[in-house]
Amino acid sequence: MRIGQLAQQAGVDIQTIRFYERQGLLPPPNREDNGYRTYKADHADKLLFIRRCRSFGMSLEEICVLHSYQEQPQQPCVAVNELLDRHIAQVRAQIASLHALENQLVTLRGCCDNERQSLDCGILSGLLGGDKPLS
Amino acid sequence: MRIGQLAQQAGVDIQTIRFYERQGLLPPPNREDNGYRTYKADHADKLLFIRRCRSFGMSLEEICVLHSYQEQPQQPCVAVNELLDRHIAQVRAQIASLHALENQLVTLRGCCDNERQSLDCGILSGLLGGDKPLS
DNA sequence: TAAAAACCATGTAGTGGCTATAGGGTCAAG
DNA sequence: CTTGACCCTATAGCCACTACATGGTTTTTA
Repeated sequence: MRIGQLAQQAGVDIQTIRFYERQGLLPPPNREDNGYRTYKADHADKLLFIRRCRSFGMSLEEICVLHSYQEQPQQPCVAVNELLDRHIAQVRAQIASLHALENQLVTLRGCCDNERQSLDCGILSGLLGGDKPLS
Repeated sequence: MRIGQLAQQAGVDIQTIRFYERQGLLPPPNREDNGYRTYKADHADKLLFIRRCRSFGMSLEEICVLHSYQEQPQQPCVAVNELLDRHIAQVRAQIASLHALENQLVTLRGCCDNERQSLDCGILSGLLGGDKPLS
């Protein structure tokens, strides 16, 4: 299988595959005589694994770590659980800070009723001096 | 006021100030004979405005736009309101997608009880093949 | 007064996770 | 024999900074 086929199969840009290879996430495949990369099912699996992890918002580094766990099938998988727990905690922290941000933005939005001149706009003045200190 | 003072006052890195200048967010200040930048209160205000907007998660481009509204005090401020509304919508969309992600992650986390070998880890196999298609 | 520390300048590269572009080589069909 | 589809490498761009290299200037201290 050549790179274009693999890309289409996985729903990924060709460049992305080469990028993953450069980053060490995908092992370098064999080459045809003309230099074209040739992939096997193994590569497709690994690529899907990466994309699946990415869809979970994991960084390439986290994926590397997970991948290394895969390659040690005898080891206990506590580490995998911990990585995931950390990741979940991260996501929850993000949600919390976005909620706080949302509240601040809504408050700020309440400072203007849409029918003024910029000069009197409560939003712009809220952004300027801040009667109410934020964060 | 020199750049270091301004930076300390605003709680910003010196490099960041120069960066904002290069990006056109801060007007180029006067220079002393030795080439050092000298700032006035005006600059400090603008810098704080930028930081305040940034703390609201606005992009530098959005800040540029807001800034241009500031400079037209006679114009109606509907545009400011709209920009903010769009921004709030963005934040809410982010929160929603993070919530969905959280659910998926928690489900995935439930696939392993911490006491297996990597080989049998439900998380790793969930990431590999996906009995349950996601997103 | 001289050395040391603190400040300032520019320019460049790195972060993450791609995406896009430039400038080629290879291969099959019409 | 030309067109088009595919492949290759290398490089730059995105965002908002941050850090580093290298060198000049000012201020403080011994």
